[in-house]
Amino acid sequence: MSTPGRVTIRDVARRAGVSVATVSRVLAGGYPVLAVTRNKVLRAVRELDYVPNAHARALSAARPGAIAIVVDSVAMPYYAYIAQGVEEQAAQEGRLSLICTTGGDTGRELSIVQLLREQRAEAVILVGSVILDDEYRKRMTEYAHALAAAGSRLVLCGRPPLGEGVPALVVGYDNTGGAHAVTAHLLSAGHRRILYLGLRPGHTTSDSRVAGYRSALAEHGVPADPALEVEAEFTREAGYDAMKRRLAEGPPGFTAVFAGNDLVASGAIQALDEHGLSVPGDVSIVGYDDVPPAQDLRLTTVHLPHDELGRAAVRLALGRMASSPLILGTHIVVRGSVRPLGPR
Amino acid sequence: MSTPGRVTIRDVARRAGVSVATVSRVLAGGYPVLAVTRNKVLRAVRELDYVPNAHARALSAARPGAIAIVVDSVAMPYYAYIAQGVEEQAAQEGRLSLICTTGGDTGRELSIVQLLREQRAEAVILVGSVILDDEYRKRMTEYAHALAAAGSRLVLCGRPPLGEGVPALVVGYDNTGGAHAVTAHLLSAGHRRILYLGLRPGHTTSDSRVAGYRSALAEHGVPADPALEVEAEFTREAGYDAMKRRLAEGPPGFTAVFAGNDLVASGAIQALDEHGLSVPGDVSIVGYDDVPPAQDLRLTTVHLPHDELGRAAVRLALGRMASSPLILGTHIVVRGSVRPLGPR
DNA sequence: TCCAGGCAGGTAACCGGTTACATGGCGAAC
DNA sequence: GTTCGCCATGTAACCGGTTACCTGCCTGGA
Repeated sequence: MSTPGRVTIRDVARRAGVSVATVSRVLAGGYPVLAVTRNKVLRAVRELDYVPNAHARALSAARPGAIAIVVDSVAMPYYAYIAQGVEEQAAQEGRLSLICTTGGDTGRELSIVQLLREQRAEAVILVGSVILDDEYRKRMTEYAHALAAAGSRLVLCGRPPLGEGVPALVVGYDNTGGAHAVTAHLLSAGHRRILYLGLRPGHTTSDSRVAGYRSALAEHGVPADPALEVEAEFTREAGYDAMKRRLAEGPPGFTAVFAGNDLVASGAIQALDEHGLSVPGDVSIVGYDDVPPAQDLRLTTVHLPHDELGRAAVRLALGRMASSPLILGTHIVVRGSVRPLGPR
Repeated sequence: MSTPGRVTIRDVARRAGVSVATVSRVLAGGYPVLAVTRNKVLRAVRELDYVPNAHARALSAARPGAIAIVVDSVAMPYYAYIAQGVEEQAAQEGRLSLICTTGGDTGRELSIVQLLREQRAEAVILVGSVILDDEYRKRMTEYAHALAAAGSRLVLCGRPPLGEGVPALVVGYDNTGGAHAVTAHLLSAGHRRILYLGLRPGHTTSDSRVAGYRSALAEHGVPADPALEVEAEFTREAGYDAMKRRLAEGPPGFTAVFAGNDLVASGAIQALDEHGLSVPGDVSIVGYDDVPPAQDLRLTTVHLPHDELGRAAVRLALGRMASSPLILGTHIVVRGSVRPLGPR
């Protein structure tokens, strides 16, 4: 009690009048020990407030490591939901799971990965879209090799594969398909001037959504118009600002909006509202992700199986599934934010 | 490479032709080593893909432990925001932080606490309101002593203190004050029949909000009416269901709603909407917490400094602040969900 | 020329567990 | 009455680092 945390297995052994091996056996269980001896040990443990040291334990006996998920921020529902899936599957597999946040800071990401591999985490799951440049490729390849050297598996979620020799598993969504479907939904409601809000060149998630958007337009014979593709980060604030700026430039010139994700949609709706344009009365809008704001805003959006993604990442990491890269399907959720356009 | 994660400091020493002590010194830094020797060591490290074992390291050298925050679910914005504050402050203090989720399961909570104390976490931060019964008190007291015995600090967030001899720090919000203020806001807008949606007897957070609600009514000479206090858990679904049921029973009998938190408000608004009642046209509503749905719903609510709570918890745990229990203030955020009632 | 002192680097004890192997005691079988 | 063998328990090596202490060498001053 005077020096907390300093009670060792030897103290317990001395107090109980047995050897350290016996104490260890009593605590581990599954080993024949006389009831009398067991009780002496357990009493000593209680009296001394003994807590085994996990580091010492991990050092000698190889036990399953933890499963860690690394995300930008847990305050973004997209990440939170995936983390939840990871937690559930990890618990089911008898593993402990941890969530680590980087705040989008590469330096922090690096020190977290460093620490996780020193901890010999069983798996490290990196989530989130990124700008796919050489620097990124190089960094991920280094992570992959370093983690592999430490005996940890690396799973990338929602990120493109790294290439042949790199030891990294991959799982993601079919962004192009979802974007195609939701754009087609707007087109079949009669919309032709559809604003894409969320352009981010080089950004993998956005790029694949844009690709889906463009291919749907092309299929319906609607020419792509660069003026209808507007840049915006995937946050509420960015959606608001971008829409605000756009509306300030002059008449909208669009009847519908495809927002890069639900947060962007949420910001855009507020901007439209402040400009006196109602949804879906004046402007139809669809989002992407199907995270909480979507429900409150009655937003038609693309549902992503976040939970499933997290679970799949864990199963991949533990070798329960073979196929990587694994692409999960999505589907549209129709709520009330799209209004059919009458024939002109 | 053949047996991953099995490269030890002795392998590196052998390869570099030096002793283990030298390798350790090179890696630790801050010790005079000839440049030639250092380079030999660093080359060997690179060639062998050596990763120091964090457990072995922690075993010999006492270094700062991690700071862990334990919450029900990271998918609830309330928890996510607090976790974010913890992360930020921990990073600032040069500590790693981890988020662990229990899914509201006491068994999982227990095994997480168990693991964290074995890991010798520097601090364990438990967040969230609870049913305050003897079983809970006993469990927390046990955690507190067990963690103290392992040398970890325990911080309770948004939970009542445990009593004198129990080694636990406490930080929370002034729920009663916030509830009083927001109820007074409705009263001064002319509302007299105010439904409280979120009763949960024994539940500490709800209880203190109800207390603030009742005291505000009393101050304005409005008699408390048990029929206006409705039970609901603090989720969107519960808010929806409770309001749905209430409306099915007959005419509302209230002109305003004080929802236990923003999620409940969000559910209630949907139920009102489906019943043909608009907000704030027909019914005024206020929430609590000021988490994301509040902004989209233009909800008048009570802002909680989640970020500050997380930061305060870390500072308390690290002994940077003395005062515990620490109560953080709150303030109303007026948006558009309350309509003044004209005189009848 | 000899010795003190400083510095790079090695040796080995130690952190706190787990577990292979050794030991002693006792009952069963001969 | 031996001997065999099993069972409960003890002894000590080991996991992979850190670090106190020691050694050997080189330099500088008397």
